[in-house]
Amino acid sequence: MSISPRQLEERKMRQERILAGALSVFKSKGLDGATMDEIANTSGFGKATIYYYFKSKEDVFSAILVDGWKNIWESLEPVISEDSSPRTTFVSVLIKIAENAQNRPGLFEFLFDVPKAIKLDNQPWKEYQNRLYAIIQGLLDDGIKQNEFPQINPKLMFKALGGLFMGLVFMGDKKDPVTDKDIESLLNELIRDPKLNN
Amino acid sequence: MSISPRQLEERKMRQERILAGALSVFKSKGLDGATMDEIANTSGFGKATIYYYFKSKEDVFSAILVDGWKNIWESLEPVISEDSSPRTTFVSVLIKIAENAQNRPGLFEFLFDVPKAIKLDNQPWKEYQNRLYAIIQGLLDDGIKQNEFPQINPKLMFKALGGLFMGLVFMGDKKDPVTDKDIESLLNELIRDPKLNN
DNA sequence: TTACTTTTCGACTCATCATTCGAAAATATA
DNA sequence: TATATTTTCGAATGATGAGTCGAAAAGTAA
Repeated sequence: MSISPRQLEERKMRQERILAGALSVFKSKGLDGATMDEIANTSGFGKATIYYYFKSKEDVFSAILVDGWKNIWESLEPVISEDSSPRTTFVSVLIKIAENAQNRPGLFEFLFDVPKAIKLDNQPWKEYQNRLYAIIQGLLDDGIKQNEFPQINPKLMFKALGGLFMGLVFMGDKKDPVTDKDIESLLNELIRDPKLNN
Repeated sequence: MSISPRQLEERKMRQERILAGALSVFKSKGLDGATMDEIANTSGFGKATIYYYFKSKEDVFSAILVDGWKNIWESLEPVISEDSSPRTTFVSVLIKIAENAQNRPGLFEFLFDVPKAIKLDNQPWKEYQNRLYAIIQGLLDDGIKQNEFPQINPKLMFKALGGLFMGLVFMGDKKDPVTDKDIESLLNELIRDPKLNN
């Protein structure tokens, strides 16, 4: 007999506890500023115990991001494989991401914002990130071709909508979360569908 | 006799040389990743010499940002005090910033992008940054009130335009710089002036 | 209870810098 | 030229913090 299912589960819970503590430390201090001692204290373990569960500080950092992106991606897949017009799918994707972000606000801000400044050899989460960006860019490309969006350089459109979307999602206070309708109406207000002329 | 004007000027040039070297190091390694040794080598001085001109690594970092923002601000002031409609002034401000960015691309990307992740006690450049953001936000507020922009939450508009603008400016390759017309036409295409109905 | 595995941890090691020192070179001044 | 000031720098200093060690506690199984 080696390891019972319960043991495995407990182990995973401890890992998650560590990651939660680490997230809060990373968010306030950054990757370099965070110390393993502080992560250990915050998550309620001794320093050496952290190393029992993770190989290195960077490993902890990585795990947070990979975990987070994996979740996003799983919730996104059904929406993407839906077979609708680019603009419709686009809106659904944004709404789905916003939902995710609402569930774990601290995490998602981190996911999208923080890792820009980071210099690591392995950035396994980048793969998810790039895949998502590629999808969105593709939807914009197609949407513009099909005249569902204004005729603008798609890459620019991407940047603009990126800023807009981040603003929308991370601005929504906890009390006043962003609704599906918010996203849809904002997008329709700001980025007109040329085929409708209201 | 203490210090001749030429001496002062040379001193300033040496400081600038250091800042230029430091910028390139900070850009590739970040504030924490950069070492004084590397900054010294890159800028062609001995390490101790850097300390002759600057109090600390953070001081070097700060100086880069304060310098940069001071320049932006000086070039911006005349445009802002111009007395035109919010939308017009808004466009002029963006154009002026884009011009600045074109002159020293490396610097401006740093100015707008990097310091988000930084944790320093004194962030004197923040004052400039906030002043600029306040101006822009004010222009948007007024523009929306005067119905020169779509009726959208001004803070959201700010975020969206922020993303758009960054994309525009920092995307423009050196070969194919962004022109005034680019900015103006893009803005007019994407963000309609409700008073014109084309 | 006893033997075995998993988990926990504080103290230690070791490398990496930021910063300082003190002396020398270069330059200015008389 | 002789003296004073400014500039330069490599070598020490000291702090910090990532990662390791070895032992003990806690849990499991018989």
